[in-house]
Amino acid sequence: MSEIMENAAEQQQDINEILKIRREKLFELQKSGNDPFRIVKYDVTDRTADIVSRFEEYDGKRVSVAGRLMSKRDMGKSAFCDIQDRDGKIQLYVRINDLGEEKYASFKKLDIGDLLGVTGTVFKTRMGEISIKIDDYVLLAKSLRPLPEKFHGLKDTDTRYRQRYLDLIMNPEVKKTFIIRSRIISAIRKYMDSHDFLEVDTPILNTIPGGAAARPFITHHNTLDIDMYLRIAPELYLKRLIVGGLERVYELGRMFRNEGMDVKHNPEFTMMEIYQAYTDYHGMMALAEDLISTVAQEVLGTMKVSYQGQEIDLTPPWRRITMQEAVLEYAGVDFDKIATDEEARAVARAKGLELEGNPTRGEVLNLLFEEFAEPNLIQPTFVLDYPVEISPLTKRKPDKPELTERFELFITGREFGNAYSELNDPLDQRERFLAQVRKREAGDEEANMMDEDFLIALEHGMPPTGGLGIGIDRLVMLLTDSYSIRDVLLFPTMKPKD
RNA sequence: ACACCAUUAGCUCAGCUGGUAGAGCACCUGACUCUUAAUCAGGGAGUCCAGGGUUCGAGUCCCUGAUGGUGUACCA
Repeated sequence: MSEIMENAAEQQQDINEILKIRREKLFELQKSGNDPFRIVKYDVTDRTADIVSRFEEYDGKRVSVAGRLMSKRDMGKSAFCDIQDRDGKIQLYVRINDLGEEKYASFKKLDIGDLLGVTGTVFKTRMGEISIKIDDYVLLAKSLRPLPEKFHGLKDTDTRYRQRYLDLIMNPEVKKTFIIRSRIISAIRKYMDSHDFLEVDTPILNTIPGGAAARPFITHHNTLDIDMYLRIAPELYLKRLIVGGLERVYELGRMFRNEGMDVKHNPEFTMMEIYQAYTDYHGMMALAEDLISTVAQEVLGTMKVSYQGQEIDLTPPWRRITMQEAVLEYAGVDFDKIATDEEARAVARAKGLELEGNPTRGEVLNLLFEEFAEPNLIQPTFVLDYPVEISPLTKRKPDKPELTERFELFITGREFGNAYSELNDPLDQRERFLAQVRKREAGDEEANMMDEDFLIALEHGMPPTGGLGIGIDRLVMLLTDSYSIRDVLLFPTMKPKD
């Protein structure tokens, strides 16, 4: 007996009966020279989903499929089982006459959860179930632990997130969600590539985290002996690439923000940012609605989706409204009649808002928007023209310098995208950074840091550029009708369990 | 950060005003060659999340903590 097997045998002392029995079955196989873990490959000819969906082609054909044994209905000298592979399952019909006595006896010892390769003939049972009548099988891996229950599946959210593989095995709709996630991301890349954008990778380890208002994660580089930050946004790097003449770039990747967690936020999440030279935020609006509606059509076959009981129509064109119009419509406050910060604050207090610090007119406008308008923006809506105070990287509107050429996209009352006519005036950009630095010194940990290197890049000249960021996880939530961001992340961030 | 809820067999869950822990599935043994939540007979299986307290006695009551969920707050 090998050392490994001896150690494993010793460990059996204090383990549960079911685990003990399964380990013993494995040892028996190993002793008789049938160690499943020595098998390195199996020639799969077909997938269960294809056999089931195109039965006419497969009827009577010999096939080899591989997958996990999910259930057994043993009737003595014959048995029915279900085997599950990548995107489906199929019934196996096993008879002692077809398999032979010895092989049939070993088949009966298999456990639910074992991984098998089977060969046989496709047919339909008297009850109409598409099945494979097998005449050979190979145990490809032994499962030493029982699966969750077949009927109720796995429900416990803690186990589902920590042991996602069990969730994927037991809950087909979970698997489907992650397949759709993958297809959405493929469709996005295909769209971007076909529109002449270049996919790029910029640093995740930053020395100055920038491009968004958020607290970063801090880490340390040993050799350089400096603290570094995980990126909160790729924006400032991507704009350097626009300066460098790449003209159309995008990056789709993981961002990290050291903030609260809830149904819409995970500390690491996926975002796409797009920069296109020689266009502005109107160009980004056209791109956003075309991209998202095209992806929905391609992945789901429709632009009309249902999210948590709400019908959402992604068919372009989408509604466009300025922030000021939205505040007038939903809060009943007309900012044309408000000139000063004091007036704005008084109006906000009259609407029942509690104000911290001394927000400016523009900040109050945003507060009223978030409080009264945002939750009402169920159908896709572009909200235009944000106050300059909260938009440090955005061009001002030529006719209204207190506002910027910025929009955010709202669907189901949630933010899905954020876009600007990018600020390319290096002198104005320096002033905006300085204003951020002052906020930072006043205790705002989310305010931007000064980035001299970025300013030098802008001083070399950046063309007028449109930029757009889209939250990929939220888009996947919308298109898969998922309530929580954790349901679209394979491994959501979890606290260690003691 | 705060509030509420949950945590009992591998899984899904019962367990009443405190009295020595239960079911179904899964597992083991046996029967059964078209079943499909297969069926039938028998059997084994527990750190009742952890730690304190009250009590003759705690899964149950009280306190503290852990993890998860939801909501609010904070926040892109």
